[in-house]
Amino acid sequence: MTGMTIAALAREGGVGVETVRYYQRRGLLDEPDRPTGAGAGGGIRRYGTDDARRLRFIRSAQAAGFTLEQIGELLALDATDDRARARQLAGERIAELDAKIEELERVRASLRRLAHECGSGAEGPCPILTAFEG
Amino acid sequence: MTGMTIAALAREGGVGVETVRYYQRRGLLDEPDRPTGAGAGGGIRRYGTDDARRLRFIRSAQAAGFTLEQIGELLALDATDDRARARQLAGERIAELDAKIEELERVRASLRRLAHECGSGAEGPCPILTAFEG
DNA sequence: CTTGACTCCGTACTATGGTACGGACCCTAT
DNA sequence: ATAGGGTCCGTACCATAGTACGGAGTCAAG
Repeated sequence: MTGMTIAALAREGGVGVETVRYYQRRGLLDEPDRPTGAGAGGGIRRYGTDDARRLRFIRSAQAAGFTLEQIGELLALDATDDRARARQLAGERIAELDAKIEELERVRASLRRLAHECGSGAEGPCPILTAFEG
Repeated sequence: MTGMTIAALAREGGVGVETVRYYQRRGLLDEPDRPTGAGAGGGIRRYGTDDARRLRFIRSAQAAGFTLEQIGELLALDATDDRARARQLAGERIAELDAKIEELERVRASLRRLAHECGSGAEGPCPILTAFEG
């Protein structure tokens, strides 16, 4: 019998079985037909290299900070090869990253300053705390 | 009758009434006693400048990226004025920020490169998409 | 032909930070 | 005194990305 079981696919992709099933529910991964074997239910689904590739795609795009919804669109683009839309999504994500990085840097700078002030002079209330009281 | 209603407190803090109630459930804000007025239920709670200050503290600390759980600890520190612990929490948060910023910068750099490659040569599949296939 | 591991499926639960709803109650102004 | 708006409270719901559970079915090996 060719193809992986869901556990093998999950192992391949470095995720749990439940996560694969979750991606299926989200429409990011196919649910192959169950082989029409015995009684009522049917048999066990088998997965191929296509599914493994798709799963790797999902994990990589996720590492780049795309949400599962955006990844759904990226997977659709992957089928149609719409470069303009892909560039647009990448551009939007870059803009989000720019904003987020700038915000975190601002927060980090002010926390560093407060921690430094708190470390030097020992009199009075802690500036880290009083900074939040304004 | 002195003191604000919950709506006034919420307005003061720039949050919704439901959010104030949520913070109360989380133990971040006090629930003042209901005045023992009429029949069964009692009257309407009143809030003072202490509550408003506490609410501002929460919002400021939140803007600095602390979780509500961490803010709970910060509020406790605010009462005891434990500078060492405050510095420790700030240090931990700075380390988290360092890691997060670095990660986002890495992702941004690779997305920028991919978007650039996708924009130049027009032959073959989009590199933004193929980059996720490995 | 039974045991044990795995699969399938629906459903419920986790964490985080809220937001919304409905009914009862309170309070103030007209 | 009655209409309205605000408050109180429990509970349920939102998004995001999973994780867990229980029961039934399936499959391969001993």
